[in-house]
Amino acid sequence: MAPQLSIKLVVFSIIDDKLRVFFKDKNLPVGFPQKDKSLDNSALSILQKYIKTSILDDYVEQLYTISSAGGGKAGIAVVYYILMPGYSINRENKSNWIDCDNIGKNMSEYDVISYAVQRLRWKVEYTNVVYSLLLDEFTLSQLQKVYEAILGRELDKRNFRKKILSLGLLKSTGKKKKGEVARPATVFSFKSRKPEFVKVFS
Amino acid sequence: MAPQLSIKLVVFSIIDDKLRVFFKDKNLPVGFPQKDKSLDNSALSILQKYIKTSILDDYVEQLYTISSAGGGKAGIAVVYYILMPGYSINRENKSNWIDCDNIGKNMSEYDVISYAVQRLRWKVEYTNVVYSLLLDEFTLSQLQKVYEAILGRELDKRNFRKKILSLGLLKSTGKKKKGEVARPATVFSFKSRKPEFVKVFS
DNA sequence: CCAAAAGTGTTGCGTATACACCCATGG
DNA sequence: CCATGGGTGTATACGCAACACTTTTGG
Repeated sequence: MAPQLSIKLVVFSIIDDKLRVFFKDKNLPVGFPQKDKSLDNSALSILQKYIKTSILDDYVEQLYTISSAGGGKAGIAVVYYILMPGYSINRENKSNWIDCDNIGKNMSEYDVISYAVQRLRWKVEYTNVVYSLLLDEFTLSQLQKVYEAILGRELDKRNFRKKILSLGLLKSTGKKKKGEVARPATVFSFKSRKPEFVKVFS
Repeated sequence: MAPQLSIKLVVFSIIDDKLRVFFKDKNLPVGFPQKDKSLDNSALSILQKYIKTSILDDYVEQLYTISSAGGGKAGIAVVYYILMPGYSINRENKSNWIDCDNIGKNMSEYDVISYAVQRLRWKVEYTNVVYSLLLDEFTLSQLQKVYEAILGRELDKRNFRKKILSLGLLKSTGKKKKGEVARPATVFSFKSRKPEFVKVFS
């Protein structure tokens, strides 16, 4: 009897300036590999079953494969983590998104999520994949808040702008974000939305 | 029909100051998960089938799981990489250990090995797991050569010693390594041989 | 005494950090 | 005119890289 192989997803997004993970009925999304698809594509189609989104620009990466020698039959799960922009999510489903800071050690899947957060932190410090948590256009303050939510600490505005702009990853769209009771902010976008290695923070 | 799940190993060691990978009959070691064992332990027992070693202090980490939609039946392989000290290896089997610099793009498993080398580089830069490539006791020059073999570049002796000693990972054994026609070197060992995060190199 | 590897300090440079005020807009 | 968030510059500290000579040993 071959062990049952499943796919499990840790889906991250930034909503209301918090790093959140998607749960469905208190569980992470789970599914099975499909014969005619690669593992990565199977993960994507499981994602689509759980979360309706208009945008298909999410970042998908394997975390690891775990043999959960749990209760009944031996099971093996390939765990993925996925990044998607918060603004592309239906507001009605917001209660499914749990703030990572509120996931206690006694919650199921605590270990998996902690590890995923750790990997995510590393990823945003050493690559440009934050783009996958933002829509095409954004202000520097929005970008800074994304970093702060992931890293779990505040950043100095001036140093942040200096650093980010010096990396040359962004381009100004020329637009200004009006409509707020404040000075309008310059709107930026990423020059490239493909993963690259870049040292962003120490 | 559930897909067949296999385990594949990329075993690294430093022999003659070169980073090398173990091959058996031009293939990487392969095996299958065992029902009564975790994946990690299955990987370890496959390792023992291929390589007889007196020491069981190797570093084992999952690389990733790949669905090789290759020729016949769909197969899924969990790939591990393993680090073991060069001096614990039988000299007779040296021809099974291929210098990583000599693995061409057309060789089978080139992609897997490249990725494993990349992960290994990261790992030695940001953790203390080099210990797994060395025996308990070693000189600073030996340690430096291990780093040089993995990183693929030469390091300045003075800067290396300053950096490594400042990290506080090592302790002097008080011994001197005599027997060479040169000034005797201080013998060091790691304070801890458990994985920790430490920024070693930039 | 010679060859071989061990051991040892200083300086310059670039990057990271800390820090406070003025600006443009909508209400 | 006031509240809100956008935008800007400088001084200091720290870590990294470059670099050459003396010491100890075995043969």
